[in-house]
Amino acid sequence: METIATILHADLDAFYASVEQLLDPSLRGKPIAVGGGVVLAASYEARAFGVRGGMPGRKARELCPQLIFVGGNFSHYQRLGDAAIKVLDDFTPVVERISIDEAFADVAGCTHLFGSPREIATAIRRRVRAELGLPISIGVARTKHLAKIASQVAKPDGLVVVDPGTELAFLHDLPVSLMWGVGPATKARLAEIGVETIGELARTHSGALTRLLGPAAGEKLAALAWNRDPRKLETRRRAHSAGAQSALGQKPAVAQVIVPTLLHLADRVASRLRAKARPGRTVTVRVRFADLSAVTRSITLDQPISATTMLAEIAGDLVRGVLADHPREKTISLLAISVSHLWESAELQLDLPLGLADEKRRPGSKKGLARFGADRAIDKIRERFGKQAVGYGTVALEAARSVPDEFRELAEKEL
DNA sequence: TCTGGGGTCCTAGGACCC
DNA sequence: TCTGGGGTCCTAGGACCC
Repeated sequence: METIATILHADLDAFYASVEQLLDPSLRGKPIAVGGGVVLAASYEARAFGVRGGMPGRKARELCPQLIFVGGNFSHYQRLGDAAIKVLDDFTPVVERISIDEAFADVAGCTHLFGSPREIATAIRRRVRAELGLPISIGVARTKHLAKIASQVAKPDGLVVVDPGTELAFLHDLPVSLMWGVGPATKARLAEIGVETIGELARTHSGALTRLLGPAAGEKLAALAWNRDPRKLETRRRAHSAGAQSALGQKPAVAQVIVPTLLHLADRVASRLRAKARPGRTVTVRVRFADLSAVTRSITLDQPISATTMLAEIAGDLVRGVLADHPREKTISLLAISVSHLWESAELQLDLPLGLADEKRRPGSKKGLARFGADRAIDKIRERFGKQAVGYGTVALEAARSVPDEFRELAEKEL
């Protein structure tokens, strides 16, 4: 049976940094970092000095004294990321977007219109460069996993097509760290048994792999190492959870810190849930202590919720439980709230019932309806006047936020 | 010198039901 | 009554990805 490689993985190169260099030509060819306290993205010129995303700004400056920090034109990131995906959409409806700057596309159904996968990939790269001014790398292969690896190999600004006959020859010389699912921990474990390339992984006895990584991960990695990847593109998948977190520096674990922070986080999460009518049943909190160790607590309710104050109260109960179990911890460095088990209802706007869930959970409380009304009022004002128009203003989050809200929103997944 | 923020998936043990 | 097996849900933690 003859098969050809039709899966494309397209990935914009150093995306935020490239956008900044596009908008300000004086930055081109120079080492730049988007962000300030934390490096959100680094240009290739900066990466040559070892600067990486997620790195503290101070460390980045040490590595690269001439590094230029730029503020971040967040609305342009969203616009240009969307525009690049739209170019893919012009060729095929089978597009799975992974993030703001990355997507898979299957062109099996459109080669009769636009030519071979290689020709389509070339055309996509040319259009993104000509119309948007951005470099984009593309990998083409028979499987998602291999296409993704090919695009990594193609960077920066390249195209790599892996023909079916050459798959294992291409794959087996590469380091295991390029594989999807192999991070620092797995890489270190594999190194313990002398496995550093994908080929060495492929030749490793499955029993040894299972002992090392567990049955699921072991079998999955073994399959990927032989380019057996059964995953199809998923064009429309819904989010399974929504959350928000806030790094606090080093703060005392007291109500004056915890309550307003949780209210702020609950507001961020619950307003998103309400906007898409996707309340959720499971509430999870995460508390990180001074030494960066972290603990989670969760509870699954009978009814889904999306009311801000209800969520904040449940989160508060959970956090108090964590602190009660760790009485020696007096300082916290991060709080997070996440809601999962999201309601799958296709309804666009439920008018009432979400507030009523509160009543069910806490019989006798008469606050459910009133809270629902308050949420609705805030949502409506924000719809008309913007997010900053109204909120939980008592939130004394002087927290000079290390990451601007606009950046948070870019990372949010569509619910 | 202690890395931000938004997500997904897997594991393992316990509860509970059939 | 005791024992075994399978399935599902919940919780906590870990690893990973962008």
